[in-house]
Amino acid sequence: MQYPSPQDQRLYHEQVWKLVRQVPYGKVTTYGQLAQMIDCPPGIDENDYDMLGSRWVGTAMSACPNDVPWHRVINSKGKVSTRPGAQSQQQRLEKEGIVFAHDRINLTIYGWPVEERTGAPAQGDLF
DNA sequence: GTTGTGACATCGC
DNA sequence: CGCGATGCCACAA
Repeated sequence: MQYPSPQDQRLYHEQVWKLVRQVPYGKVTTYGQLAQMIDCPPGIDENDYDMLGSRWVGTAMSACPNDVPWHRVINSKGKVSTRPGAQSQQQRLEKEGIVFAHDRINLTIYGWPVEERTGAPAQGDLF
């Protein structure tokens, strides 16, 4: 993907939303995953993007349309975001069949995409 | 135009 | 395992 014009700033957000929309029912993804999946915008070092990309994703989610299943996006800790209404978010996820273990989601099972993920975060003694 | 927040991830202690 | 500090962009007032 390339970024032809400055409007990419908006496109970046749209890309995030697109990816979130692609998340299948009963699956969840993390901000870090999304940040890695999306190519870093022009004029930005991948190094920095790797660190801060997740933030932009969060910023993008702050303005996510209603048709975006934002509740399927969680943080690396396997927990719902610190955003207001997180409680409701967990409820929605459980409603979709996702099981919370100790207020945490087992990304090994519900993680998306299903690709191999080296060093699953926050798994530890979960399983 | 400037200032202040923010729905994150990672490392150190 | 929890808390604090760091990195940076986008957006609203």
